[in-house]
Amino acid sequence: MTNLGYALLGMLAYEPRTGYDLAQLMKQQVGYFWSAKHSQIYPELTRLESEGFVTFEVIEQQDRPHKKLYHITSAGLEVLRNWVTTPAESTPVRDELILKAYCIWLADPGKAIELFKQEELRHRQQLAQYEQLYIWGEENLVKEQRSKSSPLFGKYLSLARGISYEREYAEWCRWVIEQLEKPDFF
Amino acid sequence: MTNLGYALLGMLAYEPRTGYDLAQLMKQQVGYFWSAKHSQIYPELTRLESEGFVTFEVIEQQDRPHKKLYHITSAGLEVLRNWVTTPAESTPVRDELILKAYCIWLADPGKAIELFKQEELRHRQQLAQYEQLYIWGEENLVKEQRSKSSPLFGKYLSLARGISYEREYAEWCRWVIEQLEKPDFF
DNA sequence: ATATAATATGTCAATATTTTCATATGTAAA
DNA sequence: TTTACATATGAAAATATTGACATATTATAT
Repeated sequence: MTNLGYALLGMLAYEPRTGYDLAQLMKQQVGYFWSAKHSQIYPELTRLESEGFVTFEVIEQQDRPHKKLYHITSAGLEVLRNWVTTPAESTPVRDELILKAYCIWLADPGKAIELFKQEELRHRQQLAQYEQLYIWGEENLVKEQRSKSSPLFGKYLSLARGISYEREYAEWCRWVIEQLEKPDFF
Repeated sequence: MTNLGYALLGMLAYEPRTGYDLAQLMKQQVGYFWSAKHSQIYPELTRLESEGFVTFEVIEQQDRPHKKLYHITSAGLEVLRNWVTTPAESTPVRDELILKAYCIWLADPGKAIELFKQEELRHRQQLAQYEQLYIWGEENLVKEQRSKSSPLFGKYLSLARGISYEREYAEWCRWVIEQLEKPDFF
């Protein structure tokens, strides 16, 4: 099993979804911890199906093209459950903006400030979006007595990380801008 | 030019290094923003050399095998400088631990606590290492009047991010453990 | 003596991931 | 009316990345 496979199973464990849904989810709601393009997702779903970890039903629609709704099977739940608490290998990080920060001494400070202002905005917007999702999720988790076996519990934990990640990132951008605005001697 | 190419040029802009040095650096000091294995680094250096962005000199050693010390060229500095302030495409994130958190509702809370305790430790250790590097770097940057065109400036900015990233990560792990230790009803 | 680790560079096969092309439906905008 | 966009799935080519194999030197530990 690949990490992408576990990621898809993890999302399908919440509720049945189509390949398109999964791709959208990765672009929006879970992008802070996993992402993949549709061209990688569709073949992976086919593979998961051939191994019996998911099944699908074709849904005909009037307005739109037909779709394949994927469900996780008990075999899929089983492998997912086994994987969840095994030690994670730290996935390598590649962050272009921090690499740019590392090289910023070569750049014109004015242009650098522009770059980091754009990035700060991007992360603040993402932060606001995650905060909305979080508020909604927390209310519902309380209704379920904060059960650790409720699917909402996983969303709650990971979303909390998405929020603190985006906040930390935005604040670092702001701090970088401050450093760039300071005069060399002070 | 690839992102890996820029990463290598960025590191070589600080000082000449061997492929081995660059691989070590990615494993340790710059791992929070870029990483690559030696099997990817050596061919990329060859490519950079063929395009005139780096040159190398062979250094014979008594104790150890010979090595190739790579230097960035003025052409290399030029492309790097142009790239630094162009908008960054957000590099996709893939974080296995957060994915596991997302699926944690399927797991035994006791096992989950173990997992997050290990991860918290890992990030606290990395944090301590980065903090040491930061203290050293900051002292030296002050000596250079906090010049924004000093190579230390880039290290300072990026290392600050490494530190806040690891701290935020460790604190999230701690918070997750607290959530897992809470009784379902309270 | 022998094994292991660190230094040092490289190739090659296997995976993982992205980009591009292809197709189809219906809606909204220019 | 043609263009763009959102929904929906898929194949194929091109890149990026990892893991395994290969080799050589010296120091250190067993």
